[in-house]
Amino acid sequence: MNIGKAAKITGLKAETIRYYEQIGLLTPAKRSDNGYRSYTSSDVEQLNFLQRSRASGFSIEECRQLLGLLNNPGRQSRHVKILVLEKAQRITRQIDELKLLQQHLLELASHCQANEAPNCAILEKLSEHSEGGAS
Amino acid sequence: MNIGKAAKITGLKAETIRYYEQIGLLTPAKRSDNGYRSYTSSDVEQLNFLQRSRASGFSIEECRQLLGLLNNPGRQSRHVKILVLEKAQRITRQIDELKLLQQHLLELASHCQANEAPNCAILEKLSEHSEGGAS
DNA sequence: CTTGACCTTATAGTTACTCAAAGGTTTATG
DNA sequence: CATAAACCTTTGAGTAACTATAAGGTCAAG
Repeated sequence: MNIGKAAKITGLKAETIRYYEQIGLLTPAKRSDNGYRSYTSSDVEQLNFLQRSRASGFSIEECRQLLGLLNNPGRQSRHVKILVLEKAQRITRQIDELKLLQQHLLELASHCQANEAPNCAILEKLSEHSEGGAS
Repeated sequence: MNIGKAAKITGLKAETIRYYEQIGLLTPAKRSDNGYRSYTSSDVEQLNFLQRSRASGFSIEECRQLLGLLNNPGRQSRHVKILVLEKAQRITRQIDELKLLQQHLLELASHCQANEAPNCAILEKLSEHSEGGAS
């Protein structure tokens, strides 16, 4: 099948598939006589795997590793689990950072009177001179 | 003062300051006779404001709006608060998405036996044929 | 035989910087 | 005074992961 159909089946865009090929995430698809990329059902499986992995939050480089494991019959499942749990930890950290930011923003907002006057505690906080008391 | 000192004071990198000028986030600094950028203490205040705004999670475009309000004596504080609360909402959404992802990853991982064998529930889930049962 | 839907490549744009190259200036040191 | 270190300048490329555009070739239908 051509790239358009493979795209429709996997939920990826044709451009994205070409991009994955370009960066070496996928082995280049075989070409038909007219030069069109031609995809087998096993190619489509790899594309599906990538679509799901990306949707699961893995970066391209992480997907490269996952794909490496998928295509390595000698893999050990514990290696896969490690990748996933490490990813989960990074996401936990990201969530924690966002929560801090969130608190900070609500803190800022809480002091603003939100009226028609120009004076605003938010702008003041963001402008604040950071003069550490010297001597 | 030169850019290096302004950078040190504000915690921004000199390159970042030049970048902000380049994209029009800052009005171009005045130049000394030798062509070096020269910063006044009021310039430094703007830089500080930007540093704090960025550290508070605002994007460059959001900073542009905040700076616009800061420099507009006719502003209304409620406009500022709206910006901040909308940002907080976007962050809430981001956190929720990450939590979902997190659950999904832990779900995936929970079925993997994590041993020396190659079969892995994670890879299976990510490869899964999405065959809707047709008649 | 032409229209429309495909496909191809190459290039630029997105976000927010960061780094490196190649060169001019200023300050410190001997 | 010479020169080396530490500044400053601009320009362009690199990062992540696409997305969109242009300019063009191919194919199926009417």
